Amino acid sequence: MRQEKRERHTKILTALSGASSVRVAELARQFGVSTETIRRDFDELTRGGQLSRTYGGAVRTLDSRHHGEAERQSILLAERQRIAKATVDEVADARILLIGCGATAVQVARQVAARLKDITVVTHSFAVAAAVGVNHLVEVMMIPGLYHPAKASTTGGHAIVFLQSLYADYVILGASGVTQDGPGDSLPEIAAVNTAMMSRAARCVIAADQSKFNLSSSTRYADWPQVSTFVTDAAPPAELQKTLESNRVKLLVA
Amino acid sequence: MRQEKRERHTKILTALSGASSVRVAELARQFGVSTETIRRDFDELTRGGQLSRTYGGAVRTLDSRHHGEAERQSILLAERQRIAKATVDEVADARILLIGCGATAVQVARQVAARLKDITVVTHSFAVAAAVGVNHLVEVMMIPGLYHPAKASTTGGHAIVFLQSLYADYVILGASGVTQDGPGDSLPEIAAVNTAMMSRAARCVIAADQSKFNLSSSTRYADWPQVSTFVTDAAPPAELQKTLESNRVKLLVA
DNA sequence: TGAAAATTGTGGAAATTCCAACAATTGCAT
DNA sequence: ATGCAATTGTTGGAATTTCCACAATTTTCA
Repeated sequence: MRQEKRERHTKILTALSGASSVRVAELARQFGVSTETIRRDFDELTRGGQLSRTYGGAVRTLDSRHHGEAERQSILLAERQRIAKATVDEVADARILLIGCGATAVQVARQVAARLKDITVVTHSFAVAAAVGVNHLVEVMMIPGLYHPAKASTTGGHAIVFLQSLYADYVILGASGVTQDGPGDSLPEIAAVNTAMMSRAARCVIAADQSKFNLSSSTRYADWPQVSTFVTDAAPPAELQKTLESNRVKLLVA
Repeated sequence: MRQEKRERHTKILTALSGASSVRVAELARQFGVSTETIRRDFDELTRGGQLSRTYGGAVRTLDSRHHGEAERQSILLAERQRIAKATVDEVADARILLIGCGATAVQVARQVAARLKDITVVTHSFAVAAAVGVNHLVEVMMIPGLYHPAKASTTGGHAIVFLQSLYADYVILGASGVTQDGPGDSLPEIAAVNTAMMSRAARCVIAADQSKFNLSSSTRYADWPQVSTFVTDAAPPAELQKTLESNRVKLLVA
């Protein structure tokens, strides 16, 4: 049965929520499958961003709930905040704002909550909704869809259909990789929603820190001609910068 | 020098806060010491409870504070869990399940994630979505709408319109008050969504602990004839029990 | 200073994991 | 039914880790 693989996957995740790490050999014995199968399961779940491998096993990827993540992100927190401020400056005249998901998007959401009012924010990210929600002068609209655990956001057909029926002044999106071809996300489901968002907004702002430069291990969700502004925290590589210019993308280095 | 060991220990912990796992060989190379030394460092830090070993490396021990937080959410946790278990028993044959918001609903969501599969859960609560989302065999559909900060859930016209277009086998709702007139919620926006949910499900299960009995400071969102089952943790007052009987509401005391 | 204690390095055998290629099996569609 | 694609098992060799005993070095303190 094809179902068995998915069952194993959830069992792995379940085991991982009860222990800080699991081992290939242990799970293979426990599930009655070969170690290679577990190894392959790990590969898939790694691609999905749900766990990360160790030698001989795997550990849960730290989601936002975990303390360590906050610490890890705090390394880039200052950069993200600078990026977020510049981004919000750029869209300060918006009345309807689409915001994607990701750590940078959350910082943008915080800035929006702190500085804007009389505005409607539409998002598919739980974290963004919660961050903007603290300001009662900002209306937050949640996009429907299938819940995506790795990113705590909604995806899929419902999300895309919902987006078709609305208009926004700006869309602000993060990226897990930015190449000369365009910005991308590691998860195809998220990339699809991003694409749909872009089609509904008059202008598009991409916000990503320098660590994303030339990271292509991701699904591209837009081409540069569709992007109005790219906000980052350091000068991009020459070729990328050239591509931006030739596509008339406004570059903001915060 | 004795200092070097402690330095290494802090460096190990630092490295561990920047990555989800570290490897013996890697650290040995990085610190310029033998792998045995790193191994012994790991042993000590493990005894101190600061990390836990994996084959070939180590990971940070999960912060028990985080787990405790959700548990500490209420003294009524045990009761809520009993109620949740009985509730899930009641809807175990469902293929599409609507779940409302609130602390009890979250416990139900946990039970669903732990025990059911091949099912679709539709909800407007962030917490419920996150709780069910850990099980990848359960599809979680998020309802759109205006974000309601107090309950971390969606409300309003978009939510209600969205609900009109779907069908569910069961709807499970909490309540902030349960009177002879019916279950109610303290927030009108939530009550409206609850009402809409009820109209789309074949059967309705209300789950509420005894502290909600005869609490009428709320907006009633349903009449008893619409309710199939009422799950609670103690025998309700005589009059309420009588009302349930006369409306053929199945009473479950967990 | 000198000896005990703590710390670290070394070396080799045993156990474990990884990887890649290939075979067997299962589910699904034409 | 037949063929294709996806999933899983198997195998063997290379690479890595572990474990243990013992030696070398440094620290402590009497």
